Amino acid sequence: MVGLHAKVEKSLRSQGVRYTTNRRALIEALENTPGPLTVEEIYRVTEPRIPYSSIYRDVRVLTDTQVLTLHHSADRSNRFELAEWLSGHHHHLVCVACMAISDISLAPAAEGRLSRLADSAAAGAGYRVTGHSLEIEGLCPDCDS
Amino acid sequence: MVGLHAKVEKSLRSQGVRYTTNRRALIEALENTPGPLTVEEIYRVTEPRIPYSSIYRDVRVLTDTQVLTLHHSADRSNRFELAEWLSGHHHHLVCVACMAISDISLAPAAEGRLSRLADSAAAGAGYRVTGHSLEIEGLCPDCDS
DNA sequence: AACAATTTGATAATCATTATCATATATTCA
DNA sequence: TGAATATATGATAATGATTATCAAATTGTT
Repeated sequence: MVGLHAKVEKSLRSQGVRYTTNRRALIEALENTPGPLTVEEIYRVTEPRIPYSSIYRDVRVLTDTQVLTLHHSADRSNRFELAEWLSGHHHHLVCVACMAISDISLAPAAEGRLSRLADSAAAGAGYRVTGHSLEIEGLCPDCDS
Repeated sequence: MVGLHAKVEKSLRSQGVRYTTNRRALIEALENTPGPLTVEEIYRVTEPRIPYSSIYRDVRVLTDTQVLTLHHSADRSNRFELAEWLSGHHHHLVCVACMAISDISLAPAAEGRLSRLADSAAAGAGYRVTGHSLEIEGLCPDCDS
């Protein structure tokens, strides 16, 4: 089993992009959280501090190189997370009260049903499906009590 | 069968908000398109022209009053659409090539499977589910040829 | 070591969005 | 109907998040 950083480095190298200390720190920050992070959250979590200009540049570079993906949350903020080829296919649980987002994986059987369902719905519209993503809204355990 | 505008007006009135000519024009613009629109697209589509300051204010008012909902597309733009209590429950098809978004409804049986699947996945995480939304990515008929 | 390429961080510029406010329009009620 | 009151409009300024710039630093290469 190859480690996350090795995978990222290999992918970046093949695209002529260096895997620097700053970029490694971003990946580590995202690796250690249950859901996507904003630029500001990355800024607060990394140690030592990385200037905003560098974080903005790096999340963009990492998104352009398919290492990260961008998500938008209901509070209108932009959040980044590891691309699925690094973190595994997953969906999102969004708390409608506190807006927290957490990753969730479906059981294989459920994932299979979801894929077939998406395929047949899209086929009706003439689309060739390349992926899907389910967002489940609800009250998280904290906000529900 | 009550018309769309009557529903919107009633809802807004009950919240002390007026259903003006500008706001009606926004609703009409959104009613006549297959997917969500950006502020700029609304600006171009409405006749006579409504200034940006008014469109921005109105989409915000209409979103705050639950008449519209905000969506984010992969090209990082914000798009507005009629809330589901006005347009009906639906999901989105996103073309990964041209970024167009169109609404899609699932067959009742498929929608039922999706709901159950979302419920049981979320239950495992202690969430109480209030809704769900599926985004299907693929190539639209135009981009696929 | 010398050279070339890329990255960094400070700062300035840009762009989408929101706030301000005087004027206009609609609603209420005496 | 006609004040009086409340809300909406549109021009403009202000804000905030993101991107661009560029000299200095770092990394990779001959």
